[in-house]
Amino acid sequence: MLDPKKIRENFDEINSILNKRNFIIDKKKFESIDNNRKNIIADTESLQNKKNTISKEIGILKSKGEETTLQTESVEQINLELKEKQSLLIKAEDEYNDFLLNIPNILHKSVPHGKSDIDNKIIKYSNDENLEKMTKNTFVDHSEIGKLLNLYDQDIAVKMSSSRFSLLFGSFAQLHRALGSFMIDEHINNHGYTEVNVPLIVNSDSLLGTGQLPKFKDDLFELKNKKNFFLIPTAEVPLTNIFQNKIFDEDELPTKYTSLSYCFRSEAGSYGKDTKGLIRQHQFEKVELVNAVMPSKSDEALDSLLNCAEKILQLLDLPYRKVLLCSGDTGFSSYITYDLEVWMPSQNSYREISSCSNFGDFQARRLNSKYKDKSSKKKQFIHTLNGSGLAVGRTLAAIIENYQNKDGDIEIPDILRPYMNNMKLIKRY
RNA sequence: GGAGAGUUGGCAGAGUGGUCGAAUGCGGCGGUCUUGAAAACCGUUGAGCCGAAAGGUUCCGGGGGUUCGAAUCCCUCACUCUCCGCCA
Repeated sequence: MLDPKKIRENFDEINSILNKRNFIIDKKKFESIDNNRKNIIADTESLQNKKNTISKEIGILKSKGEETTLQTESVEQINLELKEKQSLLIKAEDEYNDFLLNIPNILHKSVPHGKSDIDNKIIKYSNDENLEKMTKNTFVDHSEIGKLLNLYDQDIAVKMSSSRFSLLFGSFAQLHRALGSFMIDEHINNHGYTEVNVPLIVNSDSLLGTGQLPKFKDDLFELKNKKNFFLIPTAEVPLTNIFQNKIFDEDELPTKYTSLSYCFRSEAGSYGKDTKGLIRQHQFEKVELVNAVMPSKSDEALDSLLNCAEKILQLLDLPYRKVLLCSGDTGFSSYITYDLEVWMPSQNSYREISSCSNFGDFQARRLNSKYKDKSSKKKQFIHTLNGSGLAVGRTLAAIIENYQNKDGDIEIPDILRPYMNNMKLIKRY
């Protein structure tokens, strides 16, 4: 949520930033909603003031044993008016909140202007040499290799569940599990993260706090039997909600959490895309990194977060590139987002494997997460960040494809061997 | 699943219909004293919203009700604790 005060005071500036992401605040509508709310608050409060004053008077009169009929009647009259005003106020507040909750975040000044992913700015490539070497091989899609090796199956999953689910068997399942452990270990051992095991079901308030609701309900799985329950689309939601309604001391910041969790996404609107393999599943595992930081530190925190995610790709020696998302491709809640994209030989393209964002105070405002400033002693909103470090299913796919040798065997990356009983190869036969 | 007890400010803990945003203690902050610190003493110390300010208003787990007036009474939901049962 943006600061309503800032919208009032710097309307044109904010609106022109939002225009870059193809969003326009209707100025007249905002002003009317804003003023309407203020007026009704003023009216309601003055009625309440009258009511309180007279009620106190009644208390005093009664203690003296004096007559109070006149006062009682006048409060009764006020109560009638008040009731009317209060129902108007509820409506006005709802309208106000709804309006604000549907405005996306402003953008960092370095976010490039653009409509869609084609306008994203490529920051760097990991190593072109490696890519060249890899592309000489004959590549088979990871799901094809998997089927060939009897380690991957989509057909059974469709029968027991639906499309966009799959099963991993044997070494694939083990490698998948190894990847999750390896990533988490890297973050907790070398980057100062605290591991958290989180609920996979959250309520709507949490999703409102991180920004998935109210706008993106269709992307979520909502539980039918119990009201107000949703499967998490990412561990960002539970991890960031650790900070809800919290006031940090300065020395508690930064707080850095990581979690290996399942994620559930409905993938509404992606029909026909990535129907094969592990790229786009309803259920997948992801290692998530979340930071709560002082506002002045969020730019550097994003760099450090990105480095943590990149480090995983480097340790796995996977070819990747780093991309700065353009205004039109940057997510609703994000202030600035970098994606890491891994090379997928079968698709002859780079695919997103991590997305790292600085949210500024956008989420903190929704979550009511503050810190107490030591010098000014004031409570201010913190900044929140998150990133994938990495998406486990996609990493598995990338390894299967990039580490396939000419015989069709899959080499296990050195760093994962300790997690795989020192297995070196997943053999074709 | 059954029976009972709770939920009050950073924490502990009073308050059972009127001047209570809330006693008291601890903690925090500021000061006196001290070479410095501790102790002692004095003062101060919740948050949101409206307002330029003065000030007003709301908040005692959430929601609703009774009343001129609710932290206090009633209903309801959530959570916590104790006992019993069941269970990974």
